[in-house]
Amino acid sequence: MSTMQEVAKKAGVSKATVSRVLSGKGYVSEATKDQVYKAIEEAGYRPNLLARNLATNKSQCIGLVVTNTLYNGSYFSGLLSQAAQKLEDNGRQLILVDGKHSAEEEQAAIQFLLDLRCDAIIIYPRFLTIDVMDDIIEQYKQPIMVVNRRLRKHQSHCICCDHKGASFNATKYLIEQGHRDIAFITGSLDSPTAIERLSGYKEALNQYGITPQDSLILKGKWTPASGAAAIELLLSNQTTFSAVLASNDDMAIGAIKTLSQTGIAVPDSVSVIGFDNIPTAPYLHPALSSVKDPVSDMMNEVIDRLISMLDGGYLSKDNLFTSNLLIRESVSKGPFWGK
Amino acid sequence: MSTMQEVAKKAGVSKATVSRVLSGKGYVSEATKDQVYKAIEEAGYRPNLLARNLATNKSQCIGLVVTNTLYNGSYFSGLLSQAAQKLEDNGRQLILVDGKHSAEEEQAAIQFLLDLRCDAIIIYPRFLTIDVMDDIIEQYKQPIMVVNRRLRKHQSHCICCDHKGASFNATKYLIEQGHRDIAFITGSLDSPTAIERLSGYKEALNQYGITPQDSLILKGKWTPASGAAAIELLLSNQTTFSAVLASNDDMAIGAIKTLSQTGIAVPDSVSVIGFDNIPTAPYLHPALSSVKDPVSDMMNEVIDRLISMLDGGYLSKDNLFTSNLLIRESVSKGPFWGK
DNA sequence: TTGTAAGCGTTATCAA
DNA sequence: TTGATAACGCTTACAA
Repeated sequence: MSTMQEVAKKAGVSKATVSRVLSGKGYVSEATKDQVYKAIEEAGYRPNLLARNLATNKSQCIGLVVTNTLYNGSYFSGLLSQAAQKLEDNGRQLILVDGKHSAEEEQAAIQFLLDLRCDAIIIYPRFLTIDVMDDIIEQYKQPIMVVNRRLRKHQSHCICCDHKGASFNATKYLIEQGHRDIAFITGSLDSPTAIERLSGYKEALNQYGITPQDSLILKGKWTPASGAAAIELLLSNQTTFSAVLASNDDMAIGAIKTLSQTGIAVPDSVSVIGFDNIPTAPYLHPALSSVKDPVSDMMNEVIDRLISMLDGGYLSKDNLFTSNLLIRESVSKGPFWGK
Repeated sequence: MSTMQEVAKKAGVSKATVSRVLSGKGYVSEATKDQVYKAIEEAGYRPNLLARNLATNKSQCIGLVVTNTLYNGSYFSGLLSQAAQKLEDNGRQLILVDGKHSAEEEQAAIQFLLDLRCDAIIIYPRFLTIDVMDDIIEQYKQPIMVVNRRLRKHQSHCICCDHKGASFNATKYLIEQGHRDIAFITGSLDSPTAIERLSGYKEALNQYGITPQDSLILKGKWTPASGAAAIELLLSNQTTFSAVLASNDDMAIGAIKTLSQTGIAVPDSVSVIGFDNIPTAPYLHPALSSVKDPVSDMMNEVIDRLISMLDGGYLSKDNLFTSNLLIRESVSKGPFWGK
């Protein structure tokens, strides 16, 4: 692969001039410009991004850390391409790094991106605690944004949404439909999102004078299989229920599958609602209703802020994000299908 | 961020020694090692990967080019995380770049990875023609592998599978079940995979003395919506059919949705088979049967070859891949569900 | 076992 | 309008 030096030689100019032509900065006569372009063409020259990044101390890359349990599924894929597109429109590249299955690995992923000298980092955390993230943000000068967690110290560096409220509303909706025995399938309980959704459910029940029943609260793991297992448990215990609220669509799908196989009509005998509203949701099962999760909105917001910060020059971190936590209220119920 | 120089100073040694400690190459006494480690700790030092990559002319990164229409969906996501994991187990990172919606953009994606000095590149092409790819492979010294296309010149640089045969077998299966009016929903016809699947269908019909009917061949676009539209067209034309073979699961799902809404029982009145066997397939619809697509096997194979090449040292490109095209015969039919 | 110094391919600051 | 030349932070002969 030819270097800038070779191009310079071919064009009969210096490296510096070639660099100027390429960057468009500084004055270069039209004549030499032409020569340089011709030389570039001839040499099949391509700039070495590593060298450029090293020299400029910029990479034009934004890192994203996500655990693969999240991006390995229909939930995250749309988000990903949307984020990548948005960044590219701004002349940047998205680098995705797997946060894997532990806080340590999530941290390692962040470190890797830092080591790569990414211009900024977006974290969609799964295991990392708020305190650790607050520390990390303090430690590095690269802007780091956290999605879907409420940080304590650096509130301007995070964006999250009201999972509890969304869950509350979904439960309320079911109650208003006349349901009183509403089963709830939780997500993995080491996830704040799962906790918030559970508490929204409980709060709604309480508010309507219904005592939450332990027997109606099933521990799931976000997977269709765990949703199916939850329903099986319910049935084998002969617990009465007329509605199911699952903490995500995947579990709702698993739940519906088991119900259908057992000959229980959805939604005629049992109503099922999930969360996240994954893109294929409308096709997944005619009886699945879902509460939208605004991750894609959040991601857009994060990228906007990041870009305006990076492009905006030397804004101080603390002043940049004047708006507070972005809370979105987002319960959009899909229709019950198939009647 | 502190540099190696600073660490060296702190430890009272030279940069070179620090480098040796870090890389584990060359002799360093235990005593100085300890000092260096202490200094690293104290300084909170982290190596600058850009600088290292520039110096070594290696990035430990493997690039993957995929069009977002592919990775934005349940089809590719599993594959992605699997590939990333496999590479990481080998101390490498996967960089995913969007091939977008045209041959030019796919080429640009490849260029970007080349410019980043990725150690190797994997292309899952959508628009790029075989000839262009053959040219590119010739042009660069980085190993470039192509998945799901049969190259002309550099057969050792590609891995593909027998879509036609799989489609043939699926059609044959339906015929053997007694179906004669089998509708076929194609994928986008600018895709070789779509063409191959269509020709497998036709060939099977011909072999069993059934003349392919134009009215039974519907043009789809890989999306659930286009699958649904295809069935609507069929119904509005009052074309007779007792089975549907859709060129991928997404379209099959769309097809099933329309059939169900119209009150046509699947699979009692109409059998539906899709392709690709996406992970959620078993949960998508009880009546969906699917033919497995071996992409994940192919991807594994590609990575294995790439790694063995990169690690193996100075093997010449031409001699490395002694095995020929990897053709996998892979028709694993799921059971018809729900009876 | 360690240090010196020459790269790696750019950018960017000065002079000219 | 251009050319030297010093960074950028690391690796790696080659010497010592």
